[in-house]
Amino acid sequence: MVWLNALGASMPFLARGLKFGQTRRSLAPPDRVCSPMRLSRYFLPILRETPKEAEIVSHRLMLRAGMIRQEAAGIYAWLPLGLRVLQKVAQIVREEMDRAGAIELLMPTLQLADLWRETGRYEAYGPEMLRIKDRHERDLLYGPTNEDMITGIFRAYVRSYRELPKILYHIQWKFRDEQRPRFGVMRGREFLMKDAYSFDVDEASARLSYNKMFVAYLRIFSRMGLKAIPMRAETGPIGGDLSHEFIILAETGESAVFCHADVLDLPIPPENTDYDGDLSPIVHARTKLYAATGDVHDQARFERETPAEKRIQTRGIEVGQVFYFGEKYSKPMRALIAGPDGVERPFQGGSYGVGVSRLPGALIEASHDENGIIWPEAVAPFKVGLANLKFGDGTTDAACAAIYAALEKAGVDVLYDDSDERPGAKFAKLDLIGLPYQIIVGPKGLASGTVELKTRATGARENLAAGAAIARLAGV
RNA sequence: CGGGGCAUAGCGCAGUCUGGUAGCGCGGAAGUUUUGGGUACUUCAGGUCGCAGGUUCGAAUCCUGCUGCCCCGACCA
Repeated sequence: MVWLNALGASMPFLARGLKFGQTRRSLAPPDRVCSPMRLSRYFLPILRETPKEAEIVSHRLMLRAGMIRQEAAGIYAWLPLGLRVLQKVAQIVREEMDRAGAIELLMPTLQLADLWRETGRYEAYGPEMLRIKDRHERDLLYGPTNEDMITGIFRAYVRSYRELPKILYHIQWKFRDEQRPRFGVMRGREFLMKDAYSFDVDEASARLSYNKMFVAYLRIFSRMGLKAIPMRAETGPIGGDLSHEFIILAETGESAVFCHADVLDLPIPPENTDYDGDLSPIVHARTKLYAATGDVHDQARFERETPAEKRIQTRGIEVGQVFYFGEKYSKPMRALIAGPDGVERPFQGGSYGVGVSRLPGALIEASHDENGIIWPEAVAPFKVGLANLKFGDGTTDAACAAIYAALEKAGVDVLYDDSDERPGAKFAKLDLIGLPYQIIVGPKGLASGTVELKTRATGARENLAAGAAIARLAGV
């Protein structure tokens, strides 16, 4: 870590923006804490017209806002603005996984088929698996998931119950050769996913791990400004009650959902939640009320357990799933753990996924209007857009430059539109890309000593002195 | 994987039926104009008409094959 400290010392701007709760390791993938940008130097290909292939609103807006570009069916390049959002989403997931005690690693995208033959999944998996041969004619595959590989890693090193429990996770690209990719990044073939895997010595312990992930998921989606509801899901051959899909409600969602209205208003576990304590009350409060997706929905039970005025029937988007699968992989792969009694048994496993690259799309489905995207602050690519309504005018240029510098100094991510476009075009563009705040600087306002601060979500505008606007944005 | 459709300039489209020297809007460049919600005008640049065969004096247009993409359904994070 010496080199990292040296780097931090020689590059003070890296450390400057560190806020409470951010560790140095969180600098790892998105190594920016604040990086303001001038539009004239940025790469933001806004589309005025909608490409015809985009049917749903999030796909349309992501293309128009220059966030993504399709390279093939279900395969996208993430352009700078989109990448910022993707990284913010990933970072929230990372922080909450770490908080819950999970350990990050990184497994490769390509896997040897032999691993999958051990569990019988190489044959069982259909054409959705992308199969590749290398120059030695060895069978490889582009991983659609990593249970087999993580089990292989785990069994190579861990033999004793004393090293359990453990939860390992990574955030990596996956590939599933969907018959019909659609909805932009919401159902791509290539997708970025956080998948965690828990290792426990018995079922009781596995349930504790399950609860940790369950609670972490509540926090993850809440931090992104989403109301994600855990819903009962198919548990497969294992049975039991330990599988939930996390669904956000959106009219345009892919699946029908049914739930008790009160699940929407349950409190989110706080940041200082003790993950080693008893989490079952939190989980129980969520799971005792009816909530199910269409495929496991039981109308009679729904009506029995939920008063008519509390019944919600709408549509939703799955953004995560938690699943306990016991010995499904550890048994065939002989990943054995010696218990306190000296007897070796397969570990009890679970897996926990979050659709990272799907979330930007889901977030837009949940938060937009006729003018464009409305980003929740936690995942916004920039916090504020600064519009110079008369670029080239000495007074407005100077005012904008001063505001830009002040925001940068305060650690506020700002995108400065320093183009010479007309005001209307700038307003439309800022509304489209959905930054939470806009500072609008023009000659008229400056004549009376004010700039305009607009809140994207509400449309509220306020005229105030530049210093006051900066203070507002630099505050909480 | 069943059903339907599309492929012409960076994007959105017309032209295909009825074969004859490839067009419109937006966007881009230059300029004039305008200046608080996508300003108006002038000029310019930009296309192997998805690919490969075939028919024909001549193919974006007709025929055959292929590829890519989209929509509905089944399936899925």
